[in-house]
Amino acid sequence: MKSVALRFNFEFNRVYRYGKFATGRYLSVHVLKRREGTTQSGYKVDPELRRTGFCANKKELGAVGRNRARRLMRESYRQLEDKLPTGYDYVFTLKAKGGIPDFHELSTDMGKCLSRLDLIDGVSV
RNA sequence: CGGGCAGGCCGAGACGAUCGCGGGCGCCACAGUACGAAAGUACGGCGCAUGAGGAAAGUCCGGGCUCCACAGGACAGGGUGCCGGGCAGUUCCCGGUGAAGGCAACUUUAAGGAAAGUGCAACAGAAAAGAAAACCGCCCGAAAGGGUAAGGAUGAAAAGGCGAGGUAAGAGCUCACCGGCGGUGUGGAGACAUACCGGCCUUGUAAACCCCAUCCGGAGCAACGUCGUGGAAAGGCAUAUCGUGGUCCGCGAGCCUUAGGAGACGGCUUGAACGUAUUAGAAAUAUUACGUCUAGAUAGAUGAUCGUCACAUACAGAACCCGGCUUACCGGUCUGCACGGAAA
RNA sequence: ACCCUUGUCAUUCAAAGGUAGGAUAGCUGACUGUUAAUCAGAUAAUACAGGUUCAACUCCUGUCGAGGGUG
Repeated sequence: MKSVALRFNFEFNRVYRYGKFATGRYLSVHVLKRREGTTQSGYKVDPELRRTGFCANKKELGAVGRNRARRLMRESYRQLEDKLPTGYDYVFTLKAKGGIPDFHELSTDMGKCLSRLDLIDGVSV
């Protein structure tokens, strides 16, 4: 087990406020390196863990569209997961203007964003 | 054949391969982590079957379930409103009656009471509600004035309609028919239908107040129940122990209880369930028999790639659970009916 | 997921069954050497769809949108 989901609003806010971000054509990525001893529900978070959150705007997409967006982003993340460093919190947000993109376009877009943040080698994507 | 009417069924397009996700069951402890001497257990590994809808939606009704409140009655407030049946129950469903629309099939219908009472009916119009009223008209009259509701004019609506008699002119003033009201008879379970008789009969609005009949306690799974570490809260115990201190009080630590914020677990899926047959019924529906188990997540599980077929793929995602209603929707398909045309 | 409130000119408030009305902003004209202020004028709205009524912003029903609350 390498990844676990972000749960609470303050965790997302922490990533948005203190983390770095990059914006692509279809999505934006926020990343924060967790400090030592970060807790979740009273328990210490394993520093070898990656934590992720996948977001979509409720005003632009219905429940079906949001599920679709999360699935596409989760699948893209799954293929890139082993190359990403551990101990970080990631938040991916889909920009739904103009509809939900194709999987391949979304996947390459995610790779570009992550390489721009120097978290991944841009060559392999 | 054409354009219609009504009803039913299906609907993440289907199949295969590789990787991946949720809960369930079985096996494993071989690999990794933790506790263990080990066995084993948790996170795990492997395998198997399984995994969103007809509307899951809107939250408009009705329930189940949970907590709170509760002697009994009345008022207030709110819902419903033709008749009969169905249902756990309903603002639902089925059948019927009346009314409106359509050539028809058929559709729509909050459809009790206006003679219990109150209100309102703008503008226009003589008059908008006590059988009241006279602007034009008609008649009588020299005039003043009177008679008159047929006709005109106003209006959404003008005091039953229409024809004949009658008259100075007219008028239910009289009569036939029609409409309405009341009574009686007949048919029907009833709403009602129909026949006869009667007197001559004051509009609309109750989705205005109201009257009559009938029903209704409140909140909602973020309900509610159990547990609740570190740190923080309240009360008590004991100073027997430790720290501070020469000693006591005190303070801190300690022990117990309460409460319970974060959080965890339960509630969480077998139910007025579904399928097939049978019997009763005009139908909704009900009875009986057999069979089936069919998501339970907790930031929220169905995706990606490739191949073949089809190529148009809509609306759209369970969140405590059911029964209805309403709304959104690419299409496919089946059944029945009426009208028009053609042919026989 | 559940519960509640609300919808009228571009903005902000009225009208509560009978001609949708102000104020601000914008437009046109007048006044002025010019602008402001002032005066006059026109434009502009009942979220949408049905129903009740002679007549609906108002009453009833259903959609759509906006806002808020509950861990």
